[in-house]
Amino acid sequence: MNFGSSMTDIDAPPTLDDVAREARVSTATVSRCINEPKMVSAPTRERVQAAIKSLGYTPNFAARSMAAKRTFTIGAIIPTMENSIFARGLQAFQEELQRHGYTLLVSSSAYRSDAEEEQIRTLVARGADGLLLIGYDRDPAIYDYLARQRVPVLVAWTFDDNARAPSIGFDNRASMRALTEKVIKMGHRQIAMISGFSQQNDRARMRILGVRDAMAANGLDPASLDPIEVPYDVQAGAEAFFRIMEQGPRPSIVLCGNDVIAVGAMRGAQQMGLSVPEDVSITGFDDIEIARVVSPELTTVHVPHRQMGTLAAKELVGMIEDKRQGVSRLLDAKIMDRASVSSV
Amino acid sequence: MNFGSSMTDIDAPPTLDDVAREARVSTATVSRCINEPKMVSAPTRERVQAAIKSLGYTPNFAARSMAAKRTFTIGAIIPTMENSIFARGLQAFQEELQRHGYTLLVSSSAYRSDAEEEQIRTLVARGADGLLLIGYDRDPAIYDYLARQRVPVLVAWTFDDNARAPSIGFDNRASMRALTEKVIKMGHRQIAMISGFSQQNDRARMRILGVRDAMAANGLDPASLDPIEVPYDVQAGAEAFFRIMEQGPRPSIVLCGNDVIAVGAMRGAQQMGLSVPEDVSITGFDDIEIARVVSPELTTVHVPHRQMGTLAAKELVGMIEDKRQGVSRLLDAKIMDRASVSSV
DNA sequence: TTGTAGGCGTTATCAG
DNA sequence: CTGATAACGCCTACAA
Repeated sequence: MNFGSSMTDIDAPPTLDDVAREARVSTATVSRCINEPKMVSAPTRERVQAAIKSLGYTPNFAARSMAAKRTFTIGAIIPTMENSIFARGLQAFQEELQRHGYTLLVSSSAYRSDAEEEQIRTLVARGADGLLLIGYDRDPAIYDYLARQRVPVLVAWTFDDNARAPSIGFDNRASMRALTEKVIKMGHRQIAMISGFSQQNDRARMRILGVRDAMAANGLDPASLDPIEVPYDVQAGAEAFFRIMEQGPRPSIVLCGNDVIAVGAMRGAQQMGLSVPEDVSITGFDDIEIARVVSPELTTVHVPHRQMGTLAAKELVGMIEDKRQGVSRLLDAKIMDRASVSSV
Repeated sequence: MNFGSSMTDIDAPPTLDDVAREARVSTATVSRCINEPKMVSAPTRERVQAAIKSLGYTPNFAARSMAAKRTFTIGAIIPTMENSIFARGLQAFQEELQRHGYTLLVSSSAYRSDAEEEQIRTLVARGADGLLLIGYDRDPAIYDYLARQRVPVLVAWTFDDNARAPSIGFDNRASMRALTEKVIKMGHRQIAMISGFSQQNDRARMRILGVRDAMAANGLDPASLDPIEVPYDVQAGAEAFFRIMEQGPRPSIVLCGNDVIAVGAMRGAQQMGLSVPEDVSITGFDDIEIARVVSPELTTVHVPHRQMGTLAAKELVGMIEDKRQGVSRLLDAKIMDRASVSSV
């Protein structure tokens, strides 16, 4: 019984108008049925819903956001998708967002601040209702721009109460300091470090400072620490490890800026025939899955990925819907004492 | 010299109108400057560009896509972001897209087909110019919907010339068959398998069939293979490995549906005090970074992640811009012979 | 080369 | 509770 259908036109997605005509009501009523169902009487509502279903109608997003000046979209820019550093947190972020009716748009900047800036503008132009950014190191002009555009921004993976935007994160510096103090107490005094690039990356910078804090507090010379900075990938970690072990006095421990680098260092050690932790201890940071997959399992700092993601989503949604300043929140990062470090 | 500025209004992002007024031209001219610069004379173009810069103008995305019926946005739905299975390919996809002026929207379905369906509708409603999907197993009604909406779709991570959508990928079945034949030639005849869930997942299903193909071709009974199906995560891989080793005759090799499971199996072996590959061989699939980080390094099937991503982007953009059917393309996946398999 | 004006699909205000 | 109708910001024939 398909012929004789009253389809208005050949093609093109159905619009509000089509639904209104089919249900014999005005477009306003259809719109209400979708957005404020309780403002419509039951009988008409049913008629409209039937029409919607029979036409296979889906609201046009662009039109909707233009009229409502809301997109129910939140943008997130992460430094990388290549490894899973941000994946778990982002997953939780997105799940919580969805619970509130928001959609997440993700893009990755490949740790390049110019790319990040461009992506911020793109997301804003797309009408993102709010933005999640990683770390607070970026051109102040960007914060100005965002403020002018009145786009709420939340920073994660770091914590700084005085920054231009509220943050949900942990204390990179204190965490790294705690880890370092622990290994110093275990007897390590020859300390080397492989860090991510610290420019435009407060997390990396703070972790270096944390190591120095611990050294200074324990009678070691913080200036003697000369971190090698490398990209966050396994290969780079391995190469940096070679360099460290081949030049000058060998350290008893190599602290790494994150787990990916640490895993690289472990591979490097293995390739050099060094065993971990007997010949050299190694630590990471983040506690991503890979940390428990290598052997020996990696001693590292556990970052509360999911909690951070969930709280960030809640806070950002709150900022958007209540039009209020966000409030920063400091989460705990705890040391995971595993097998890649031994006493000396 | 900031006071006395001629800002029209207190606030609100500047619009085309504002720019036009500032540059003393019509809105049409401003629009052209942005979209078809060569249609505008040099002097006016400069005036307009100056106005754009001084006002900090960014085109409003919703308005633009509503008027142009194009969004320059492409949606991709991947099964998971939690591990890096799809990350490298997606990164390449996005880089190539960017080169063509498109923005990528990613969402993850958590391997749930209902979630995927909802996300497809969301992306379409948002006006995605095209879609990238992983694998071809899904409700035919979805393909109908997409066809009706005239949204170009490309499938990746698999290859099937007869499917409802063109695909850029590799042959999961043949690859797994090749791997299996290889280990059979090395003497393995007691074969076990840990697979991902094969329902609604053609990749997983084809990999199982590939194993059976090889068995049948080499005088082994394909029906004797009884794959355990588990979620794609390390823990699940380890548990499945326990089950396999504890019940019935021990296999000499455990073929895994992907690297994540394989790494789980390796952990399981380690926890049982079994050494790989001396006591049991293990293989993976995908060749993600983790495969070379575990020890022994994992024998696996290398998937051409980046190539697949790049080609998929090119093809999809072509489909969109030339309004043509896409053409499928079969890529090579090659066996990476590493240390987790030994002859028996 | 540039300007005019209609329309894209919704939402929201204001009457009825 | 429901219906007109004016925005929303931009693109694109069509005209000049």
